[in-house]
Amino acid sequence: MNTTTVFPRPSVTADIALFTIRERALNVLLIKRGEDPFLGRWAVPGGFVRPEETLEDAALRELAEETGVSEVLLDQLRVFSEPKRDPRTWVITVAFTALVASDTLMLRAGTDAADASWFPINHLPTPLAFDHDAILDYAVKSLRARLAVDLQIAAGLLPRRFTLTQMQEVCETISGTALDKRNFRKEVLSTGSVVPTDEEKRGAHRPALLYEFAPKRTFGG
Amino acid sequence: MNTTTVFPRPSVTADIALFTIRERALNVLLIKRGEDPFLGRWAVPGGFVRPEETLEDAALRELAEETGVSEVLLDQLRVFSEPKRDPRTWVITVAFTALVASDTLMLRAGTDAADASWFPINHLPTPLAFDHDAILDYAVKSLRARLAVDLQIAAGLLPRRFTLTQMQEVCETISGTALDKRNFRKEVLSTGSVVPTDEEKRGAHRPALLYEFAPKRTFGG
DNA sequence: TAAATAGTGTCTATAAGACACTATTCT
DNA sequence: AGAATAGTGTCTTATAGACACTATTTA
Repeated sequence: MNTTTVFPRPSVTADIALFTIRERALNVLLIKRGEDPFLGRWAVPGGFVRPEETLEDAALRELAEETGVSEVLLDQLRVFSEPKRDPRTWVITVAFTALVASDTLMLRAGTDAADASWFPINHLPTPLAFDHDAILDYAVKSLRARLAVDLQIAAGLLPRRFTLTQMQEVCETISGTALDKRNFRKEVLSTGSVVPTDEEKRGAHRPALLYEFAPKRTFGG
Repeated sequence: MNTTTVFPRPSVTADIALFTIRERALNVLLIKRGEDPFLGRWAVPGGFVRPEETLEDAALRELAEETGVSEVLLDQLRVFSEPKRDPRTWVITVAFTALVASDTLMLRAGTDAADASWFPINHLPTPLAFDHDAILDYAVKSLRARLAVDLQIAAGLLPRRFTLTQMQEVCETISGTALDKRNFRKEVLSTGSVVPTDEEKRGAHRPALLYEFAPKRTFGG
């Protein structure tokens, strides 16, 4: 490594694929660009990282600024660094996925975004700005792969307390397959990571017990 | 997003945790720093990304420059972006893991590295430069986790053709557990991703059939 | 013929998957 | 009483793990 000064520096952004479940479909939040390049096209929220913060900080800050969403579960996906991914200049982006429960969302278009809206991932307003089609494609595959390994991923898409039927619907929506009710419950409860509460959800039918996730452990960080 | 120009830009590096198996232990390649900061400390190879390349390109180029190694299997780990991780200035790094077969390596200290050497991961010359202790810790955990899911990860640490005993030793070394020979062979061969060749390895004992990996598929990229 | 490593099968225990009815509440 | 959703167990099949001996080559 030589000294820093002789090397050109890229701009670095954090981009966030924010997912939720709406009407039994996996949805992603997009923002209509209010400026060039790609004026008028839809893009995932994101923005430039600042010298005093990490990229995770930047992702959370941009999400809050552009969408008003703050209670999210963030995961770093990977870096997208094709030199020409931004037509103007050299911009490297670090992509994140973020999950929110459908009932905790309150959208708010930020000052630098013309509009913000949810789109089912099967009905995206393609082509998106920059390489965001590729970012979303990667994000969805990654989300499915992680859910297949660990049902606890669904935690991010559920309210703090939820019924097992709600959790099953989330898992079915993401994986795109129907699950057996008894086997699903057996599996979820056997791990001990989902525990019953003393609360129930009532409706015009038999009340359902509410469950919540036991504190979580992940590797690394 | 506002225009690019008003935002300060970080330097961006690619750092590579290059692993191999030596004497039945997982080893990582380190380079002794020939300049400040951390002059004289050991660090993983890496360097600044250039405007005309991706970070994967940069990782491969730096590996080749600093170590002479070129036939590697690269995986993006994650970004390390603590603002103070480099004491001089703002440097974000994208960490990679890379795997090489122990017989394909030919080390060569680069012009900007005083020395290059393999270290067993249990005997690292800590503290390493920058946050490289944390990077290696993360890299090792990630490698173990990926191997537990997919034995094919071992491909990167084996020569093109190998005996099943060699492959078993690699898996045992990384996971740190002893494996049953018959069960291991049953599992490896059942997937169809490891196939026999018509070649064998001879010694002062019964010859062993050589195997190779069938072409690989990964998600995303 | 001894030393060294390769190669091979069965049995058991556990996990995963298919499958259908009863229970409770509200209107 | 009917509509709506919650909740519950068994059997079968597939997978994973424990376990020990024979085979082939070279020196």
